[in-house]
Amino acid sequence: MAAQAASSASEGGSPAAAAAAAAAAASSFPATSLYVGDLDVSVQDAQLFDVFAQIGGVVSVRVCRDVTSRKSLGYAYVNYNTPADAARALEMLNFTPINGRPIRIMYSNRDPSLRKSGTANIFIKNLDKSIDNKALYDTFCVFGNILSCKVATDPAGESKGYGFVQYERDEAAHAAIEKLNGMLMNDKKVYVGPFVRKQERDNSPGNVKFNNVYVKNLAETTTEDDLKEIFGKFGAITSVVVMRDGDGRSKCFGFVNFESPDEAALAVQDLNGKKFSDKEWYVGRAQKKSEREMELKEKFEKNLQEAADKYQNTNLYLKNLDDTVDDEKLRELFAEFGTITSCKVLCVIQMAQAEVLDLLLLNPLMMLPELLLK
DNA sequence: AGTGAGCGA
Repeated sequence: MAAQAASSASEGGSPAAAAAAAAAAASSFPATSLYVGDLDVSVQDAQLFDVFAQIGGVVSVRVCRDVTSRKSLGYAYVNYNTPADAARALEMLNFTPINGRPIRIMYSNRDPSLRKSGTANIFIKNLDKSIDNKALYDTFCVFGNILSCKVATDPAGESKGYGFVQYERDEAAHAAIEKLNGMLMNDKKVYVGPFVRKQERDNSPGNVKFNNVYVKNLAETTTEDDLKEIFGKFGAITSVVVMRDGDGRSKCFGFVNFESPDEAALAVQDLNGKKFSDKEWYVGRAQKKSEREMELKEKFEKNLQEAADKYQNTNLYLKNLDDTVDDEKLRELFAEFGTITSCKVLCVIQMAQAEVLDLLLLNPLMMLPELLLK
């Protein structure tokens, strides 16, 4: 099947190659440049070259890496001499495992708008375990040009029974949903529907009921009466407050409690992102203090982990320094060993806990010495 | 039941 597709592609006749070439022409990127994603971090340029050079004349191969840690970012670019070779590589090598992990190939497209729009992106569940990437691709490609497609798998490579297909065009996605939702695939009735991010699903109207609305980025002059007037048109309000400091100055956020959750939801939907007195309001469901703290903690831990990964093995921690050692002296001492990206002698600072939390959210690395001591 | 990741450092 793949071989047949490849031979017709080399004659320039395969539907996928034609569609890809059309896509390339439409968005003016060369159809010789491939994006290769889902790479195992151990995959290197040379190995990738060996795989792709089997198909045709490879101009260049590059695994993208983090600037500081040089760790693989899990994707690469492969450039071919001719669009025909690139099309053939896409058809023949897509989903080929390298170092145990199936690669995912797409045409390179520097414009991220199609990818992030999530339009024409569909979700498939209740897939039989025997359905792999290729089978999914073959089933769904009849509706239009596929940009990206994959069956979710566990680390061992076993199907998790669901997957994703992103088409180039909305029409293709609609047709696939229309024709395949509820159909049998390998004797299992599959669900095919639009892809909806988990977060958007959780927040979908009616999913979570709430009465209390949080509003931030208020102008300093905005009062409870202003909020009453603006929020009041969505329904009956039981309480409204603008939070203030000891001197009565607005902290520029507040809460509006509605009698009905439906009206609270309406207010959020309508007012979030609107501008008042030149300030763009954030309006959303009010979280409990514990919820908010949990969210901040997760955010912080994620930032910290990212920073730690990025600077893994590049950051030195020195202690027991003499008082006379300053930034300059440290830099002189270490300069001969390589390029120094930053160099700092720290002192002990006492701060309120809330301020520390804010600071750390911005700059997780500040925390590292403390964490190491724990 | 389970709703990714993602573009040339």
